[in-house]
Amino acid sequence: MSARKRKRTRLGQGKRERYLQPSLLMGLLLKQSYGYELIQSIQEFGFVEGEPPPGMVYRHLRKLEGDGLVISEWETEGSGPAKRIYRLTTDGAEVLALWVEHMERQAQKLGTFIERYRGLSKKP
Amino acid sequence: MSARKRKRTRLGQGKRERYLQPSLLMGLLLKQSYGYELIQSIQEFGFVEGEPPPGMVYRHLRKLEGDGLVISEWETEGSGPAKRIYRLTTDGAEVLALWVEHMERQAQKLGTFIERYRGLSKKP
DNA sequence: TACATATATATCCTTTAAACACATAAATCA
DNA sequence: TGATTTATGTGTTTAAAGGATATATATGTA
Repeated sequence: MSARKRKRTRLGQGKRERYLQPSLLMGLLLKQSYGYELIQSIQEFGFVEGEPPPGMVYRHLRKLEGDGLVISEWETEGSGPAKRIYRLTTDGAEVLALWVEHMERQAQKLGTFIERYRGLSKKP
Repeated sequence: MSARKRKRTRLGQGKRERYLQPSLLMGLLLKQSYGYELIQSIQEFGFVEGEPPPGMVYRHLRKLEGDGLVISEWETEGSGPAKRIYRLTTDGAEVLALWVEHMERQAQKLGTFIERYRGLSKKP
C-alpha cells in the first residue's frame, strides 16, 4: 500500500474540520439567506468539497439560532416551498469575528509548521 | 450572555483541530523518540495547548504503527522504566509530506477566508 | 527500609460532531 | 396525474477527542 493510496484513508477519512459554522456565519454576513441556498453559496469559501450534506447545514443553522447567533423567519411569498430566512445577529457577527481571529492564529501555526518542515529538507 | 463569553462554549469547546498526527510524525522526523518525550516535545509545534492527554498520544502512536507509518522497539537500557522507542518509516515520511501539502492548502483557504472578511469591513 | 515521586505505557468510558440515510411537503413541469 | 425541483428537517451510526484510571519500574528522600 503506497503512501499516496493511504492518503485517502488517513488524511481524507473521518471527520475533518470543515469550518462549516464560520462559513455559514460569513454567508449570512454577506446577505440574509436560507439553508438550501447556503448549501450552494458556502462552497465558495473553499472549506467544503462539493455540496455539504443538507442535514448538517440545517442542523447547524438550528443550533446557531438556539445560541442566538442568527434569527429566522418563514418566507412564504415567492416561488417554491416556504423558506426559512436567516439573518445574522450582532452576537453572531461578534462570534464570526472571533472565528476569524482563531483562523488567523491557526494559519500562523500552519505556516510555522510548514516552514519548519521545509527547512529540514534543505539542510539534511 | 456576551459573544466574548460564548466564545468558550462555541470555539473553545469540543474537538478542535489539533494536528496531533502530523505533530507526532514531525517529532519523529526530527529524531526517534517515545511517547512520554513526545508529549513534551510536540508542544513546540503549537497545535496543542499545554500537554496533550497522554492517552491520546499513546493511542495515536499505536495506530500509526498499525498503519506502518512508524515502527517501535523496547528500550530497556538507560534510566527509568522501559521506553517504547518509535522511528519514522519511509511510508511515515511520505504521509507527513502529504500532511504538509494538506496544511498548505488549508492555510491558503484560511487566508482567503480572512481576506474576504477583512475586505468587507473596509467598504460597508 | 519504607514511602513518595517521577517516569513510562496503556486501556476504558464518555462526549462531541461529522457522515449517512431517510422522511416530509409544497410548488412546478411534463 | 405523476415525476422533478425546491426546501426543511430527524434519526442513526461512526470516528475521534476528552477524561479518568490502571499499572509498573526506577529514583529520591525521610
